[in-house]
Amino acid sequence: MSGRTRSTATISRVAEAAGVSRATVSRVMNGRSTVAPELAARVLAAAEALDYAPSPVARSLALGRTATIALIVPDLSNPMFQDVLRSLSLAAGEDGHRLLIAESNEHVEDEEILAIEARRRCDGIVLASPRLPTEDLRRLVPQLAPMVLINRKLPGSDVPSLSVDHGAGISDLVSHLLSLGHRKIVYLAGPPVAMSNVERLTALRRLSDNGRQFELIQLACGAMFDNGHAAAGEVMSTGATAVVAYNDMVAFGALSGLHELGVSVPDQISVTGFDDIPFARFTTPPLTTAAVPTGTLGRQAWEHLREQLQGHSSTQETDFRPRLLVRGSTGRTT
Amino acid sequence: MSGRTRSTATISRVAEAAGVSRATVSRVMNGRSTVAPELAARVLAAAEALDYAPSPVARSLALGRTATIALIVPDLSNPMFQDVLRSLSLAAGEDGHRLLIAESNEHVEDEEILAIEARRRCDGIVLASPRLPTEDLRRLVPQLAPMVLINRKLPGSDVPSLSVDHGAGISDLVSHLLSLGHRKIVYLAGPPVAMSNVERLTALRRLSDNGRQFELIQLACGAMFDNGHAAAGEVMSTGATAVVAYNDMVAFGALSGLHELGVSVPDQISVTGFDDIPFARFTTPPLTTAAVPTGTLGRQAWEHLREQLQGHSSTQETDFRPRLLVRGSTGRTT
DNA sequence: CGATCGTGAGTAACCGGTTTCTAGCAGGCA
DNA sequence: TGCCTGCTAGAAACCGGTTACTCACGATCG
Repeated sequence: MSGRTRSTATISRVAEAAGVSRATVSRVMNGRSTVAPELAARVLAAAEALDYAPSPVARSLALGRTATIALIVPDLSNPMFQDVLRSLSLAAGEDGHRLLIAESNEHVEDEEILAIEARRRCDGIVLASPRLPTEDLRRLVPQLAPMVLINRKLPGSDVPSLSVDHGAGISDLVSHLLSLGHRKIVYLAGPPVAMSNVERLTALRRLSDNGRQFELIQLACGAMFDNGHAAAGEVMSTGATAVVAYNDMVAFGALSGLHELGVSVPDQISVTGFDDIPFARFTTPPLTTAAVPTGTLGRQAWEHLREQLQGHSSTQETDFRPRLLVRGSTGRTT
Repeated sequence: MSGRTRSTATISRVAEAAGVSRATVSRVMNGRSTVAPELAARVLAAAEALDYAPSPVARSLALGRTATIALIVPDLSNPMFQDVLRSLSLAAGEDGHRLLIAESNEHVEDEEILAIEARRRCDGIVLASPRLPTEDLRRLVPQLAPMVLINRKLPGSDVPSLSVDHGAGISDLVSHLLSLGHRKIVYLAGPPVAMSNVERLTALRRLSDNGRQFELIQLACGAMFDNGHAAAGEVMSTGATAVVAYNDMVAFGALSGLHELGVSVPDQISVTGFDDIPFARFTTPPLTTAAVPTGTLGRQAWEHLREQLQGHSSTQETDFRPRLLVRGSTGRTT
């Protein structure tokens, strides 16, 4: 079928049809300076007739650039990475670049190969929350550059890094709770290995120790809905008046578990999350949380990458302060 | 910096280092049959020393294939497409293929260019819920093939198509509601232009007209949380005992709106969704819904694409029956 | 009017691989 | 010993573009 135009036209065929050299066709297709209008018209007519479009692969080889970038994420089911993906794709797309995506599935040992492999097919790479040990990451920089890191710093390197200031987010949440009169707060901890958990916990401890304005109780929990759900009973037995959950999912679980226990939120206990995933607005009651600016992360990642692609070395460590979103899940203590 | 190994090794450099021809290096790198063990070892040693890996771009040009496929989606923020993306990426990745992703942002006129552009950089394409008019789509088949359609049929073409059987899903939901004694059901309709809305509505009408077992009331609504939320009052004024929402988001909104009105679900009214997006399990009460097998869609899309890439033409129209998930949002009518 | 300059277009090298074709060499057989 | 066969490895063409270099031509200037 479609035997005619099939096996797409090449630049040689167009050159032949227009009676010019391949060089001239190339010049015309790229809007290059100097081609006589009459010739250019003939070339364009021939290209049109043959339904010709230059092969991106061949151009990539000749030009040494692919107009493509790659994003490596640990887990595509995480709403945070989905948002980054979306905004990165949008920003890069506006500048005519495609997005290649690879997921490591939280498999640390695949991350390196995946990144190298992906990087070789494109012009730059964004690593979102890489789990790779610092020394490995540092060793990879020459192979992967130009690159941008999200939620990971690499001190001493010249790799731009965009991170969330977890400490500031926690601080805002705690201030909010303190202003509502809470003096005994439970932290539902995330996975101990997660960097973000460590930072959130550290910030909480510092706030509790320094100000001595509230008592901090830490409960091992997890990162998922079910973990938060299961923790509801234990939370109540502490006698705390507020819960700071590791993230929104855990907070959802807690809300659900508390609801089943007949505990009213925020009347009897207040609950906060972290991340502001899309559904945080939609729980009952809507969740007070610290909004991680995922859209900004993706957009800025592209900005930094573009800088590097244009030769301007762009080194910078940026910390984004989450935005406190007060919703219905927090209230004044009785 | 890194001035030594910079500007990655080429096959020529390796050939030179090993004292052989480029052809021989190529044969060794591809594990080709006939190279004397002694030579092969020398080549491998040289490759190792120079940290050489063949350029994917150059290979793509020479071989005429890129080991990459593309996915075009209308909206990356839709959980359904996120799941398809995830499973497609996983399945293709297992067979050594990368995934290029492009989002049309529900902009129909961009869809065609986006698809053609993406297709030229890779070996095949998956179109998820394309909004393109049928004639346009049909015209594009030769340019885009090999391709696979998700949630869209193209009768008369030889393009494999994977769709959700909305009618069957609705039928299961209605049967469930009927078995609980409901006889007056409100449908919160989605966007009139959405194919899935048309199919769901058609199925509802057919069921209502044929069996005469229940009364169907249709309310214009939308596809988002807020639409469902806003419709709660109107729903109650109909006196219906059950709500079939266009999708899970609308159902969430309805749950939330009903909660605010002090209406108890499922005691006073039952609510069902459609899709089983990840958070459907986590609402209060958890949502009874029809689960669209997004994972299967992505995986099968790759299977069909792979078939075509291997030359076996794989034409087929498959309808996936959603799975009824009975949760807490539906109950016996009083 | 001749030398110079600027301009437009073609030639050929290059990007980094793969693969067909061919030549050389060793071994087997008559 | 001579010829045919089979295998290995190199030469060269090819994938489809881009671009440095070159050359011919007409215009400008002295």
